[in-house]
Amino acid sequence: MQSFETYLSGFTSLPLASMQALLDLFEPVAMQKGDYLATEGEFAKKLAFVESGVLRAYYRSPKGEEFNKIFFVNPAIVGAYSSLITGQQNMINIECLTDCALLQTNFSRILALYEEHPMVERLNRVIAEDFFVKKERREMSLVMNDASERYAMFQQQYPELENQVAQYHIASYLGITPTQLSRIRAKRS
Amino acid sequence: MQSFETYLSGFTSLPLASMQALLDLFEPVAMQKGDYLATEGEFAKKLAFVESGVLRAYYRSPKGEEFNKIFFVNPAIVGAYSSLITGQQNMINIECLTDCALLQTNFSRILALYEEHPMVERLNRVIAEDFFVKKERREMSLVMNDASERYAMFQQQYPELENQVAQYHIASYLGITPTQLSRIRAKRS
DNA sequence: ATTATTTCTTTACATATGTAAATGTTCCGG
DNA sequence: CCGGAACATTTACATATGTAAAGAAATAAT
Repeated sequence: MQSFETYLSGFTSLPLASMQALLDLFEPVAMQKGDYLATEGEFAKKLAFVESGVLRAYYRSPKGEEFNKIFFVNPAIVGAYSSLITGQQNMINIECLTDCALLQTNFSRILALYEEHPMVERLNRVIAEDFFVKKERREMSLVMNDASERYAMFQQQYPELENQVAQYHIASYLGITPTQLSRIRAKRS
Repeated sequence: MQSFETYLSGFTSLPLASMQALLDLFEPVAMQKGDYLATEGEFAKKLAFVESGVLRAYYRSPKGEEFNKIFFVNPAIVGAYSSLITGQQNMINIECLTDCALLQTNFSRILALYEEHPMVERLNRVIAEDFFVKKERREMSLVMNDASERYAMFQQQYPELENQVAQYHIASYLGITPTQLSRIRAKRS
């Protein structure tokens, strides 16, 4: 497992005091399979780091169909990011697919550090940009690659995940039905 | 046409001096159909506001196929955003599909305003967040809606565009072939 | 262990979309 | 005005994917 501190250090270097002040905001939380970190309609408050376990973020269409948007595994920051930064109503759901160990805080507590620790604000900006770039990549792959190629990319990106979550969750992430995923898998042997 | 100043004011209010300092950075540029504002491989520098005309941003796959990512019409900010903020090599191309009137600047000149005009930095953050949220919406629609629905959404979002750009550009934006777009259009009558 | 439930695969058929080629249309330069 | 080039539509066929239902396999509950 990669530690939160190591993960953060990968983005930009922080003064020791700032790093400590930031880490102090987070407390360990044990969540169970099926628990939610965020649900649509509310105003998001929590931000967390994934130490272990698997979570998924998903949209729901007006007809009630679920569409998996992304999976979270260590090391990753998880939260209803759009809602946190805009203050608007949250549109995504974040659910634990396994028992999870998180480090969690209230996003507003991070904002409160900006005055005293400007480098925390910079870290936040860098992370936001990283999110943006990753989102752009996913958008590209949704448009340029067919389901079979996206499946191969998924396997590369989340090597361990295939054995830990239901096939239909992976299918939903790929934008296809479980039936079609089965066919793609069958063709691979 | 919506003015740049009005457009910016919609995001967050700026002190008069800061707004003026920001606006002063931009100079009018007339571009012709076929001109490029950004090309893949380079390190992006320019940021611009669209006063009139139409531009497209597109990716290119390894095989050379083009995939339209987004169109820009007044009022909109246009630029190779990911490359500008990360300083990494640019991956998208931005081409004028018609003659265009832009207000253009070097992105680094905006960064240089941050010290003296902190509200300009905040404006930038708000704009970045807006980009993020819009990208999330597009990602949702790519996953949740079929081509016919996306076509209807396109018509709503860009009411004037259908008569101004080639059908195959619209098809590429929708993620389908011109053939399929023709069929969808035919079914509508 | 045995059953019940959930998940996965398979099958058959329907639909959406792609490819390639032919045909129509529009638009622009001479 | 004409002729060519770019663009749009249509056609025929191939492929990818969806839907629905059945069967198989894995997992959980008793």
